[in-house]
Order: sequence, then structure tokens, then C-alpha cells
Amino acid sequence: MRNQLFQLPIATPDGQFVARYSEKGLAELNFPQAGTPRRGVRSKNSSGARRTPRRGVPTTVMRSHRKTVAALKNALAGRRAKSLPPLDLMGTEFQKRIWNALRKISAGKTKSYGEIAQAIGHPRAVRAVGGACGANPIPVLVPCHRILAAHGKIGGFGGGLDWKRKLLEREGIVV
DNA sequence: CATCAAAAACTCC
DNA sequence: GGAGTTTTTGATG
Repeated sequence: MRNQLFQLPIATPDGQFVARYSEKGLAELNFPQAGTPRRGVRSKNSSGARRTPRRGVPTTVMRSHRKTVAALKNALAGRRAKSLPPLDLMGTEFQKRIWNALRKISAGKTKSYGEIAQAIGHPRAVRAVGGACGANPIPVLVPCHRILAAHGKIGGFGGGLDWKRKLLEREGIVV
């Protein structure tokens, strides 16, 4: 079991996102509809899933939530957020490196999995990079959708390929 | 606890 | 279309 995460909804024109925060910051962000469609994730929906305690939420979490909402809306509008909320990324060092590299990508630009692999010093681990992107807990804010396959192909996307295309088109990126 | 085996949002021949 | 590379995850001894 991880630390207790506070789960809060985010209403956007595209639906209701679900964000989960630790006391350090944003830990996870999910698309509307599907709960956790990532592979290999067993999400027993028993009482283990902590719902939204509208109060009893630490002020740090509320602050992160406010920033997250602003950043998410900006991102959905096709613009990069001026400032992201504090992120509490949980994963292996390899994944953290990749996610950190993803955050460096400016809005309206794309990179390939190979580019990311080279950026983190494992030029052959392109496949693993794809896996790490799929394990990215915070899509949109960590722009995993700006990663395209080598030959300009769309690649894949955990939250659904339609989302990826939509996000890319909103940023003016044509595939 | 250490080891083996399979899968993955890729890339090159 | 097939083989190659790397990491993660679940099963096995």
C-alpha cells in the first residue's frame, strides 16, 4: 500500500478528470471514463479506493489541486501551463528520468521514443521508453502525448489514441 | 529471497 | 514482415 492519496475530481470541458495527490504533490492523473486502463494494474474497487473527502484535505493538497486544475485546463486548451504543481512521481529511476525528459518538451513540439532514449543515455532502450511512457501516471501535464514513433507514426496512448490525436491537434501538431 | 519467463505506447533490416 | 534491445512485472524454486 502506498501512502494515503487524496483523490479529487477535476471538471473540464472534456470531462471529469481524476487527480490523486500525496502530501508532497500531484501523484496521479486519470482521464475521464475509464478508471485505470493501464496494463497490469489491478484496481480492486473495494473499500480500498479512497474517495473524495471534501474536507480533511491538507492545505498543501488543496494548493496543489488548484494549480493542477489551472495547468490541466491550459494544457487542454493547447497551451503549456506556466507553472506545474509539485509532482510526486512514484516509479523507478529509469521512469523518473524519462518523465523528467518528457517535461522538457515545449508545447507544439514532438519527439520520438528514440530521441527520449538517447536523451536519458540509453539509446537502445527505445522499447523500454515506450513502456515507461505507458506507465506515466500523469498524462497531459507530463506530455507523453508529444511522443511519436520514429517514422512519424502516432504510436500508442494509454488513455486512448483518440485523446492523443485530439491533444496533438489542439497544439497544432499534424501527423 | 533469487531466478526465469513473458510482454510492451519501438526501431531497424 | 521479422529480429533485436531494454526494462518492468508476475510466477517459480
